[in-house]
Amino acid sequence: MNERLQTPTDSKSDSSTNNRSLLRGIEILRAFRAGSYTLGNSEIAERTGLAKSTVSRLTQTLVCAGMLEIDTEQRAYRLAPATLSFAHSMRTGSQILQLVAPKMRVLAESQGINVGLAAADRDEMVYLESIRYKRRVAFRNVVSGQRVPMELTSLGRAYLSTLSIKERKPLYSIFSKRRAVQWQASLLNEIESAINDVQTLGYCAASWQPGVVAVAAPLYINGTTYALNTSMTTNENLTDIVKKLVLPLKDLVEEIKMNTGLQ
Amino acid sequence: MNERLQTPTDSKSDSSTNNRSLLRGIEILRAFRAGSYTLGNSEIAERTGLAKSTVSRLTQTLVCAGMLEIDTEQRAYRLAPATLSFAHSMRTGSQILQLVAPKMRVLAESQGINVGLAAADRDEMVYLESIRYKRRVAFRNVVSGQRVPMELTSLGRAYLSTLSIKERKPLYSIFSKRRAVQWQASLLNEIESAINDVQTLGYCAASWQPGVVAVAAPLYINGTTYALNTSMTTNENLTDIVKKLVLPLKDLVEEIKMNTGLQ
DNA sequence: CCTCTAATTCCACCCAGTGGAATTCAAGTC
DNA sequence: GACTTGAATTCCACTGGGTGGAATTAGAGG
Repeated sequence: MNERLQTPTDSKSDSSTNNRSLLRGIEILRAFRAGSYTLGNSEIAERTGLAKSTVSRLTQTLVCAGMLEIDTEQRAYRLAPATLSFAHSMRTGSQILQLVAPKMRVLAESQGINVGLAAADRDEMVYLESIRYKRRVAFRNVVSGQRVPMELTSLGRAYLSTLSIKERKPLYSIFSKRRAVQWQASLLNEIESAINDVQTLGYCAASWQPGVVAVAAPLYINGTTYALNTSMTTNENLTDIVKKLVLPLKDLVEEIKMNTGLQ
Repeated sequence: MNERLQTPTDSKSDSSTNNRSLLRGIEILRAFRAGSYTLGNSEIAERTGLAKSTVSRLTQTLVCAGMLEIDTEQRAYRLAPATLSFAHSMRTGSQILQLVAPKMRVLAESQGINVGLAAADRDEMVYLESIRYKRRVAFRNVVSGQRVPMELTSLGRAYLSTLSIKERKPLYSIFSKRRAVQWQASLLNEIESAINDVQTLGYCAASWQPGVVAVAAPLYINGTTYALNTSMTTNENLTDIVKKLVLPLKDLVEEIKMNTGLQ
C-alpha cells in the first residue's frame, strides 16, 4: 500500500487510475489561494487551463456540494464555510497536533521564541500550527493553514532533506522555473547545503523574510514527514541567533520522538 | 444568477447538471467529520452508500489531489494539510470576517461575554469565528470551523428565520428524522417560536448545552446570510441572562449594518 | 500455514462528461 | 433606449472515462 502513497508532485501526472473530473474540481478549489479570495469562471479557466464550459459546470457542482458559494456583488465564487469545518476536524483529530502543540506552546513561552509545525503540500509547506511568542491576542493572525515556499524556508528545506534524489527532482524543476534568476546563482546551492546541514547537524537555518531567522528539522511520524521550526525576529548576526534556536528545536524533536515510540 | 445559488439541501437532489464524480468525491471528504478522523475505504463506502470499487478509486484520486493522505499505521485515510490552507485563505480573505471579527473581540472584552459568527452548511451551522471571553490562551480550543446543530441552537434558528417556508421544509424533514422523539413533542414548536421571536424582536434565545445561554440574530451581507450570537456560561435564570446578552448583540448587528452600507 | 477481511484491479457496458459554438445575460457607454 | 462588450451558461454530437459486480491480491491474526 505504501507505494501507492503519492509524493506531492506526481499529482497531475498519474492520469491513469484517477478520476479526471474530481481532480479538476479540486484543482479549481486550489485556485482560491491567498490573494485570490474571489474568482470568476473565466479567471478560473485561465488559471487551471480548463475549457470555460467545463469550469462553469464544475463550479456549479462545487456550489451544490457546498464547497463554493456565490458572491453576488462581485459576480464571482468564493470558498464556502464547509472548507472551514474540514480544517477544524483535521486539526482537532490530528494525533500529531494533539501531541505536539502543547509542547510547542511550552517551548515558545519558556524560550521566548516562535515555534512552528508544518507539512508539505505539493511544492509548498503548510503550517499546521505556529506559536508566536509574545503577540497580543488581538494582533495574532491565524497562521494555521498558511503556505510558505518550500524552496526558501528552513521548514521546506528540512522537508526536502528527507526525500530521495528521485523525489526531489520534480520539485527542483518547479523551483527553477519559479525562481529562474536566483536558481542558478545561489538557490540550488543554498538548498543542497541546507540538506547537507540537516543530514549532518540535524537542522538547517534560513532567513527568507528580512529580520526573521529560523531553524528547522524534519520529523517522521506515522509514515508522514513533518517539519518543526523555531524562529525569532531580530537584527543580530545570523550565526549568533541560530545558537539560541537550535537547542530548543533539538530538545523538542527528541521529546516528541520519545512520545511516539521513536520511529 | 441568483436563482442558481443553491440552498443547503438541494445539494444531492439536483443531479441534472452536476458532475457525479465530483459530488461523490466531495461527499467522501465530508465523511471525515468530527469523531471520524481516520476512515478506511469500507467505512467510507458504508457512510456514503457508494460501491466499494468506486470509493477505492476516488480516494486514490483524492490522495493524488492532496486532499487526503494515508495513515500507514491505521491503514486508513485522513484529511491532508491542504484542507487547512483552504480554511486559511477563506478566513484571511473573507471581507465579513475582516470587518466583524475586531468588533466581536471588542464586544466580548467589554461585556465579558462570548461572541460568535456562523454560517449555514446544509443542515448544520459552521462557526466562522467565536471569541470566548476570558479563556486562557493555552486552553482556548479552536472553534473556527466547528459545527453545531441548526435545529437546536439560537444561531441555527436565527438562520432558519431568514428562509422562506419552502426553503425550510426540506430542512425540517431532516430534523424530524434526526430527532424523531423531540420533534413532535417540543422541537418544532421551539423552532417556530424562535423564528417568530426573530421576526418580532430581532433575536431568539436558546440553551442547548447545559449551563450555556445564547441569543442570536441573522445578518444578511453580500447575498449571504450569517448569524451572530452572544452567549455566556451561567446557572442563573434564563430570562435574566438574556437581557445581558440581547443589547450587545443588537448593537453589534447595527454597527455592522452601518459599515456595510445597510442591505 | 491457513483464514478472514479489506482493498484493489479487471472487465464489459454505456452513459456521463467533454469542448467548441451558439446563446443568453449583465453592465456600461454613447 | 439601443448598442457594445465581456462573461457565463447552455446546447449538441461525439466518445472515452467512469461504473459496479466479480475476481484477485494484500495484510493481519490465530
